[in-house]
Amino acid sequence: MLEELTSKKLPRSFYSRDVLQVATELLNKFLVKTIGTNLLIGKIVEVEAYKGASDQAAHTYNGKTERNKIMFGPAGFLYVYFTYGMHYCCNVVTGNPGEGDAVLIRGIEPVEGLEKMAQNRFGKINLTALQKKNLTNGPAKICKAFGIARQDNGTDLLGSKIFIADLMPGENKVIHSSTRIGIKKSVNLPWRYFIKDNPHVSN
DNA sequence: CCACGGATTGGCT
DNA sequence: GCCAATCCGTGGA
Repeated sequence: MLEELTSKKLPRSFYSRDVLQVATELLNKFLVKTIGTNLLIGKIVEVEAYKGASDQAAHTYNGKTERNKIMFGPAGFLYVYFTYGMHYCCNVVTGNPGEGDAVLIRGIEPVEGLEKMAQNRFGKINLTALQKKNLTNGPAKICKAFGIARQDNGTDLLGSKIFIADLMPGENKVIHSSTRIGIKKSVNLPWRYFIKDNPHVSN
C-alpha cells in the first residue's frame, strides 16, 4: 500500500508551476500522512489559490516575514499557519522561490484512517451523522483530523511524512470555481476550486 | 511596545 | 443566524 502510494507521489515539477494551474490539478489528488505504520489518506475536493504579488488576501502580499517565509521558499513544501487563536490551516507552496504563491486545502474526502481522523477531531470513533459530515469539510478541520499543526510547517511534500499522490489519474470530475471564502480583501478573485456536488466541500 | 484582528469553528439563540 | 473562543503575527506608535 505505502509502496504504491510512494510510487505515485507528485514530483517537484508538479508544484513548480502557476498557482492557479496547480490548484485545479490538486483536485482529485490524495493527501497522505504517515504515522508510524498507520496511514491517513483523503481525496482533495476543494482548494483556494493565493498569489503573493497580485492578491491582497495572500499572507505574502506585504512581503516576507517570519510567519510566511515558507510561502516564499521553493515549491512542494507545506505552509501551515495558526489563526483565530485556535486553528491551523495548511497550504501547498507553488511556483518559483520568492513569488509567495500557495494553495489552501479546504475540503477533503476521507479515504483511509477514518477512525484515527475521528479520534483526532472528536476524541471518539463512533460519530453522529453530523460529525461524519463535518469531519474534513474545512481547512482547520482537515488539519485537526490529520494531526497537522505547527510542527508540520515547512514539511517537504517530497519526503515520506506528508505527501500528495495521484492514485486515480484520469479521473474526470466536474470542477467548479467561485470567489474565496472568509476573506475581506480581493474578494472578487474567482480562485476557489471544488468538485461539484461532492459532500466534503465546505459550505 | 502594545493593540488589533484574522484564509475558522461550533455552540447557542 | 449570530457571536464567542483564544492566540500570536503584524504593523503602527
